[in-house]
This record gives sequence, structure tokens and C-alpha cells, in this order.
Amino acid sequence: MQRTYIKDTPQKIGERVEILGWVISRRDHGKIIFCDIKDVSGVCQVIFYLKNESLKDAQKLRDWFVVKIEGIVNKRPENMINDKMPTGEIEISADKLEILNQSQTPPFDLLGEGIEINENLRLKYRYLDLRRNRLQQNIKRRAEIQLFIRNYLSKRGFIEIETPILSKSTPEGARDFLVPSRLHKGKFYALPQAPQQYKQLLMVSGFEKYFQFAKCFRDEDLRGDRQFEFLQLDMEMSFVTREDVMDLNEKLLIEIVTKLYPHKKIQEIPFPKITYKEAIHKYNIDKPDIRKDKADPNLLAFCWIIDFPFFEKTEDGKWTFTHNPFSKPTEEHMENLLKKRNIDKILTTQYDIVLNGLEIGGGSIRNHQPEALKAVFEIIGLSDEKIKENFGHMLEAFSFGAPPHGGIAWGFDRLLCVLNNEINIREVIPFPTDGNGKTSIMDSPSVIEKKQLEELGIYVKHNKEKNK
RNA sequence: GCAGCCGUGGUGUAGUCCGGUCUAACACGUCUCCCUGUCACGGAGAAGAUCGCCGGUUCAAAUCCGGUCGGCUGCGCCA
Repeated sequence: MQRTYIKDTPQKIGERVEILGWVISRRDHGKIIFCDIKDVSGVCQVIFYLKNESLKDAQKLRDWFVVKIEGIVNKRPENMINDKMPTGEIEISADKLEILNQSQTPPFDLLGEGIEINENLRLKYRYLDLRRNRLQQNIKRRAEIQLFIRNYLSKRGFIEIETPILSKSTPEGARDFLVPSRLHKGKFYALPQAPQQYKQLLMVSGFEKYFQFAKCFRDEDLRGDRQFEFLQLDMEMSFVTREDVMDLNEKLLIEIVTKLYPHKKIQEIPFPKITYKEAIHKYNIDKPDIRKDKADPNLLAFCWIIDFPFFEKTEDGKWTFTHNPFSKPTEEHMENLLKKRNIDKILTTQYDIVLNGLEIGGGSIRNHQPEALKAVFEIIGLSDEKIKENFGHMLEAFSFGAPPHGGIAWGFDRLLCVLNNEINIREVIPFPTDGNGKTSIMDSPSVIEKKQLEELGIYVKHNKEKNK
């Protein structure tokens, strides 16, 4: 017999069906037993009349047992319709029951929201936690939005290109995750903090419009909106202005909201553009929450922040870049950059997109001329040697007819967080780590056997007795 | 690295300030029995916790003190 998905059962009144799924509730009335059965599509009520000898196994059923049930779909009597469930007008009168697998009682409730349960317990049993409706919805939304974006960008001439995960460490920016090399002992790959350099090189290659859902890795202490590994929607385009990039992204964001979250409303279209100076002056922060009603869960207030200073002084008095060394300064400051003067006044073409007080993306027009890019590295005090060692390949690449280009990257998980009304980023990621970076279920990082370390030429120096 | 908060049956909490009444309470869950219309069914009963760990104070510690481990949130950090 062919399986019927539970959501389709109301269309099969009077027919015999086979359903497959999990028991999520059992109500034993002695001679009849009601069970709610759930599959990927929905939930429906099954009724077992125990006078039918072949159904006596129904008494053994417990929550989360996996079952195959055959029976007749019956319309419920008028006064027994449950209008709280989509299949509430019908019930399946079982005549055949097969228990496909039993289940232990789960360590915590899987039917509620799960917010009150200790998060480490949830992460240890993430595969069970993911059964709850809220997380199923979040993960499905993740896929929906990704598919939507892929279609949207592909239709507009973008192509999706993968860039390497085994990449190179760069001294600037976030701390790298390193991967030891077996063939080149003593040397290390780094996991990418972003595909920044590769995507710019793709512009040199002439692809003109690139995008990627890129896993990025940063070894910095975690927060409720930060994970070691996270997903960026990464984009880069040739021959574009700042306004072109912002415009395309704004339209895409509006489309996502109107098509996939029609119940949400965007506070202001076009998105307001706020200069960094203005943001600091008015909100005292460069990612302001400009919602007029913060209590409204369906209000989305996007804004762009622009005109950031390119450089700032560090504690030890050196210059460092505020966002991205590959950015181009605004046109009127190009000369200052090249001549390395009025450094504190130089503004960058950087644009950040902020949603309800969360930075959900940022990008810029890039410095596609080698001498201008070199000036940035000189201002932050890198020696010619260091520049050559770390960025020589970029400078060289740009000397082969690099087109003007620019792009943006979204923090995809954060965006999803806001759209799904989640506060913590872990709620929208299938298998997140805990706040200290330990993985769900498998409890990594873990100790590595001596033999494996030797193969890599690695000697582990134990710090006090802290590492057990 | 720093700061704040948290750790009590399977889950979530109460009790901690002000030590004895805690022989640790409540809700949910679990188990047994009863029930033909429930829908997070209902009824009756039962099991289940030496209160994160170590030490100290005391006649007496879930409760006070010291240490330690684990966790959460934020700051630093995150081009």
C-alpha cells in the first residue's frame, strides 16, 4: 500500500490509507485508544477500537514510537471536530498497526517551545530538540530563503561559485582557525574568515556577478548572535557603484520579506541611509535600532549606515582600518589616501545594513587599483615585506586589468534570527555550538591521539592541568 | 582576560537572605490499575533527588564561609 502524508488525509475521506510517523500523544480510554500521529507534513488523530484483536499492540504505544498504521479516513461527527488542528475534521480508524521502532522517553519535552530547557541538554540531544515545531520551522525557513535568493540572483545574471575552505592565514582581522598540514610539516592552512580575497579575484577573472552561501570561521569569543562558524550570503559585482549594490540588496531584502514573510511590515522603504556620524550622534551606536514600536514583533526597520571613517587609532597609537582594508575611500578622499594625509578624515565606501539594531551585512566598493590598496597597508604600518608576503598576490592580480568592483556579505543566520523572531542565533542553526564553542552531540573539540599528532609533526604542550 | 547571574528527582521551578519546622515542596513527565469520544483526556495509586563537586564552621548545612568545576549573558575581541 502506498503511503499517504498526513496533511493529505482530509482529502481522502472514506478511503483506506497507510500512514507512517511518530506517536506524539496517546489517550487510553480502556476499550478505545486515541493517538496523535505526526509525520513531516502534519498531525492527525488515529482511533484504535480494541475489540479488534489485531490492534492490542496499541496499548504498548508510547510517545515517539515509530508506527505504520492502516485504516479508514472518517469524517468526525460534528461535535467532535477539533478546529485547533488542520486535520481536525477527520480521524483515521485503524485496522492495522505495526510498531516500526520503540523509543525511550526523551530527556525533555519536545512538543513545547523548549525555551525553558537547559540549553546544553538541548544541544546534547540536538537531534531530538530539532523535532520540536519551532526548530523545524526555523530550519525549513532557512532552506526556503536560500532557495529564494539563489533563484533571485541567478535570474539576474549572478553565478554561484565556491571558494576554498582550506585557505591562508592573514594577520589582520579576526583570529584564524588553523589546520595543520601533513605534507608541509610546521605549516598551516587557515579556515576562511570570509571569501573576501577569492571573490575579488573572481572579478579579476571576469565573472562580473558572483554569489555564494559561504561558511565562514572566526575564532573569537562567542555571543548570542555569534558562532565560530556561520553562513554568509556573499556577493561581488564588477562595474558597480555603491548605490547599485545597495539598491540590489535592498530590493532582494524587500522581496524576501514580502514573499516569504507577508505578515511582517517594513517600517520604511526605501531604507533610510544614515551616516556614521549621524548614527553616533543620534543613537550613540553604529547599528541603531530605529523601530518606532519595539514591542511589535512584526515590524522590520532596515537602515543603511554609510560614510564610516576608514581608519582609527589603536591604543598604541597606530592606525588600523575600521572595516575592510580592501575598501575604496569615497571619491573625494582618494587623493588623501594616495598621499597618506588627513588620515583621520578619510571616509570609506563601506555600507552596513542594519535590521532592528542588528548588523546583518556589510560591504563596500573595493580598491581595484594596486597603488591605492598598497597605500592602505602602508598607513596601517605594514612593511613592504609584509605587504608582499600577505597581499602580494592581490596587488599582482589587480595589476592585470582588475575591473572596478564592489560587493557585500550578509550574516545569513542573523537575518534569519530577526525574521523568525528568535533572540539567539543557535535557534536557527541546525547544529550550533554552545557558548564556549563545544559542538552539539559530539562534544568537540576532543583530544587527538599521539599517532595522529605525530603524523602532523605536532607536539601538544599541556597548560597546567587545565586540559584533562 | 574581566564582570554579573545560575547549578535542587527525567524536565522546569520553590525553598537559600534569616541554619533546626526539609523525613526537601509543586507542576509536567514516567510506571501500574480503571475508563468507548478524548484531543497536552480523566480518575486512583506508585516510583524517582544524599540539593554541581571538595573542604570548613556548627550539636545541626540545600541554606553560612573558602575553594573548585560547569553553564548563561554582557564587556574586551569580532578587518
